[in-house]
Amino acid sequence: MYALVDCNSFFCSCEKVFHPGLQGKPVCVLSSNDGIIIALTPEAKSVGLHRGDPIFKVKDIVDRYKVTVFSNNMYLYSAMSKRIVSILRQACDHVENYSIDESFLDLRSYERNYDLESYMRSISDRICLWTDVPVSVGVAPTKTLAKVGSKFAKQYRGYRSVCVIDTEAKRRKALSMFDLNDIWGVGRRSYEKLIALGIRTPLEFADKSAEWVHKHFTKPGFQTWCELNGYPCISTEEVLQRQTICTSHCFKDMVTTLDALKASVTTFAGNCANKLRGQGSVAACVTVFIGSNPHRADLTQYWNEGSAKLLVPSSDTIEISQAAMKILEDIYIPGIRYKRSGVILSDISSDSSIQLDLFDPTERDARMSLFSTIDNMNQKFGLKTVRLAVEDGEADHWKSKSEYRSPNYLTDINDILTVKC
DNA sequence: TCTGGGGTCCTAGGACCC
DNA sequence: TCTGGGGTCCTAGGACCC
Repeated sequence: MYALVDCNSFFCSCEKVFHPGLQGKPVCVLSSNDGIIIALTPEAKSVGLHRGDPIFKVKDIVDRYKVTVFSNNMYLYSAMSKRIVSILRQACDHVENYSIDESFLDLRSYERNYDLESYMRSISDRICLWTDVPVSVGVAPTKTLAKVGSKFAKQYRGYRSVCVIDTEAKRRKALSMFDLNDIWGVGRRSYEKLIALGIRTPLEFADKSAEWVHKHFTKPGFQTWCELNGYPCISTEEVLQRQTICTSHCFKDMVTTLDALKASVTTFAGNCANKLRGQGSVAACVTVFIGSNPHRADLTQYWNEGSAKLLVPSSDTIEISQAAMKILEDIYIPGIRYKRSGVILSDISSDSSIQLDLFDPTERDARMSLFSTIDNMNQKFGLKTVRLAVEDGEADHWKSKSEYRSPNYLTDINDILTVKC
């Protein structure tokens, strides 16, 4: 059996931990640049807000129902996520940290000696007590069915946050009641296809023959079909190294100068290099992209990207930034009002087995120790305490908007909560 | 005026090899 | 008239996820 532990309205729950007055009130969290709603509580849904709504279009609802709005604060959410995962790791040997708010537990070695429902409920209670974040748990023979279970656990209070699908009758009942387009692995296209083929519920899909599934779908569709029938085919593995690392975002204002774009691209390159060093990797390919605002039909549109291979795979902020600057100069054209830029690192491998170059002029060991010192200082004294000067080369207007950001209560020494009693 | 930011896997088709 | 048969690797784009 597998369990899926899913945090309820995770980003909103994190904000509510530090704003206890918001219990039972409508709350939503915005995307970067305060653009659209990316997370919302059931109370916010009930007044007519949806995930994906541009905030400026629903301003009247937000005002009328006094919805509390937060800019997103990923440092805070990551720190909360780490705490929850560490509780799970204490309780289970095999935890796959699937996303910031979801983890799969492989319960195979617990089936014999534990009542899984009460065991998972005790874990869920502990997470709630220790972190104040409510979770929903699904337990089932496959990951796809465990996801179904967790949705039921979230939807119906009667489950007391744990829904177990462990019999054929429960599986059939759950699949007959579940929304087809909420099934993990069924996106918009497959949903439309299934509807066109006359399928209306997950159960009707699961009851089709293997031949029928092979005729209409390829590997991913077949896997979902197997999983719905209780045959696990998505294994539990911890992903240790990301294959691509990307940092990008929209600008608060439109940007026209090369200098401002340089400041943004260097910052993003540095950010990517940090993530890269954080997972003990190096990258061999740097990609930079820039673009105008596609929502402004009245302005000249432009989008371009360029890539460069590094002579030696690296996680060096300076080297990656320099490569990014060259690419940027190639793809930049004047006269465009830019709205976004980004940096992607790919061709990623472990930093323990780098193929060196005989004629490489860089002193790699010295640079590695420089950056490990910088990383330590930034960790101790705050992010960006030591940074490249070019990052400051321009005013702020390339940065993104975040007017409603809460403090970094858990990661910044200056933002630690003061309790008066 | 204002519309996110990350990721993964799979497939088909092209280019190339003998 | 008839024009092989077997591979690999890479890439772009699609579909999906949170």
